[in-house]
Amino acid sequence: MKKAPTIRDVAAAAGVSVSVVSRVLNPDSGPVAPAKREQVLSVISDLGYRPRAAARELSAGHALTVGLVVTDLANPFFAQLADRVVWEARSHGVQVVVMTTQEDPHLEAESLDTLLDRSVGGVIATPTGGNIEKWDRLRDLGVNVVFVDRAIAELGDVDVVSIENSDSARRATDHLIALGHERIGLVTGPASTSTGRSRIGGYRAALESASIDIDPILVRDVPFRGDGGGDAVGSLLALPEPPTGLIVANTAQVQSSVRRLVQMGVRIPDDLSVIVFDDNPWTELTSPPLSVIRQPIGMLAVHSLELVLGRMQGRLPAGARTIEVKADFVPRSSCAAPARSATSKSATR
Amino acid sequence: MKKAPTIRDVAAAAGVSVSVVSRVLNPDSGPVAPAKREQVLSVISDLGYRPRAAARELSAGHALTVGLVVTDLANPFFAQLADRVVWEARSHGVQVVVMTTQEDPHLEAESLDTLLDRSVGGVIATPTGGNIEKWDRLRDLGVNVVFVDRAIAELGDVDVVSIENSDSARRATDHLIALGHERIGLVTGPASTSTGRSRIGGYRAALESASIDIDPILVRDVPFRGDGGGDAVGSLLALPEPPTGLIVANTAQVQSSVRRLVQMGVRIPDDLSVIVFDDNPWTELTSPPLSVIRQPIGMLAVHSLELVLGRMQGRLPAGARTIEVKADFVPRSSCAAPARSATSKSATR
DNA sequence: TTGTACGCGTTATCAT
DNA sequence: ATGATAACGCGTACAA
Repeated sequence: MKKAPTIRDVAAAAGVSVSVVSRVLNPDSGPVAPAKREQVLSVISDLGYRPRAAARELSAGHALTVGLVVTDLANPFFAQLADRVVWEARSHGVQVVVMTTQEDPHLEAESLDTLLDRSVGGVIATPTGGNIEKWDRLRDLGVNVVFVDRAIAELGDVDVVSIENSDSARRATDHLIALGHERIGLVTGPASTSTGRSRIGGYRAALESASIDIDPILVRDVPFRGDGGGDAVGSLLALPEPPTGLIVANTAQVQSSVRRLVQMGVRIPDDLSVIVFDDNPWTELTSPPLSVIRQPIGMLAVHSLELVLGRMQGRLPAGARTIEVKADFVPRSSCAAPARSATSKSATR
Repeated sequence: MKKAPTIRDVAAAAGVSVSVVSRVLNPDSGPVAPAKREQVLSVISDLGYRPRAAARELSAGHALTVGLVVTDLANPFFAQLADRVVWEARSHGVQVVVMTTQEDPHLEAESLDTLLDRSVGGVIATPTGGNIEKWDRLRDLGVNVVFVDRAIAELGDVDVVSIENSDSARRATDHLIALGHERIGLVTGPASTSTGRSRIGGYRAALESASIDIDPILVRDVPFRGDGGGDAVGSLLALPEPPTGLIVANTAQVQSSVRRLVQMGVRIPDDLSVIVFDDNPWTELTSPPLSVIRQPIGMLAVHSLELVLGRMQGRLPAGARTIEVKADFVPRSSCAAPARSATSKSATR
């Protein structure tokens, strides 16, 4: 087991001082005679020398690393987000340390501490909603924070990247309304999150525009973890007046919701029209293929990283930025006009 | 923007020397008077002091970090693997730096260099197959390497964790044979990988045991990236004598394969019996639900991390270890006896 | 039991 | 244009 060469080894082998080697490595830090530069470079590649990140960080005070804090990577949404963040980051020469919270503020707090220890230059996170003061402290210590997918109301002046939640939910609802649905179920994330609230808002706005009464019992905000989606779907369909249309707007609950529909033998779209918020390609492999609101995860990742890196390099004006990217509605075969018998009000017609 | 307190600040505030603080932090490194210990701890929590990882690493020579090198996180197999690795690692106080290779040896090489710079204590990787000398150098520099899911023949003396590839493929094949299938298509990973070879081996072994002739044209080894799966399926079904059963044993190709089947309107299991190697829950949401070989990804992750950490702490005997975990066969509704008209040999019966 | 002083590898400052 | 040297923050022999 050899020992990796240090900058001193290079300097010695090249017959120069460490300063010269350092300047060769960081061109902007000072001049080097072309001759020596070549010589040093040659020795570097000869010895296979590489600067140790730890030493750099110690000296610089911060690392060329960003933390990515998400619920868990088993959720395709976060998996794809992570994939793009890692990929995008690499092209900028920065590494990504991934941490998962399971939506538990306590684990989140731990993660933040750890990232602080590592002096990461920035953090991209889907916050649980807790740890307000911790997030503040992090920012106060010079760590650039970007929230993705969700925001925290109590925390102002933070960059946020998300999809147009309200608009997306509204478009999905509009689509069902246009088909003639009046009782539309909504399964979404906790109302304690900005995302959940916005989507409920979009849903209500669509119904109001169509002068359809809003029945609160049709709106179910379920936790991100667990399979509350399936249960919500079950209880919605067990209603005296069940919905004829369903929107699953919590990506973490799509699988359990669809599974429940399959188990119950619900015929789609005959018994129920369905639209889900999508991050997974399999939505077109079911029968029928599901109409989806497609989230542009790549865009979320790119913008998030753009913001963190921009801040890290100080090439961004002060003041929080909020970026909302548009989500596409992809119509497939899971939506149709409601069965007349199910539409109570027009049953007499 | 404040500055984080250092060990010196703590020492000063507590009226002791830095070494006392250090010993409080690392209990095994020396004795501390109970009184002072309490005092120091109180100051630490007061100031919110946390040791800087960079300084530790620099001094220790290696970081409490492991690198995870996989193809990409968009593949549910790797996403779940990463999820478990990150989770498992956290409980041991180690962080995970994720890097993706897109199956490109060049990108892999870059990743290894980067991980080397970071002095990671270990690397868990699904190797592309190239960079033999680079892997060797890494190990030579004291980085503990564990290959997961695949091995590299040219690289001996490396820990490997994988599923029982040969056995799994054999069981899937046996299942179809038992149903009466004689022409069974196999879509698997590149024959240049240990995984691909083993699965082909299991497939052949099953056929040989049943005295069924092996038709090489039924075996398609396709790259991990891209959607070669769909094309392979298309060409298999376009054969003069198409298979009546199909095994998709390359998880990266399952989606494109199934998509193609759906597009072609193939009736499962009437026209074709299908078994896929599974990492995604949606395989039971298709119609019919697919019979799968379920890979115990959690076990792969746990064992991999166990090995790396064990080596890092030097509490593992020398000598490479190979761990194979059993995969379950989960029968669902995508397999049936072949249609008699399709079975050429018994058509006369 | 406690404190001092040095090393870890790099960058930045300041002479030369 | 180059070189010596002092940080950066922590661990740790070694001395007291």
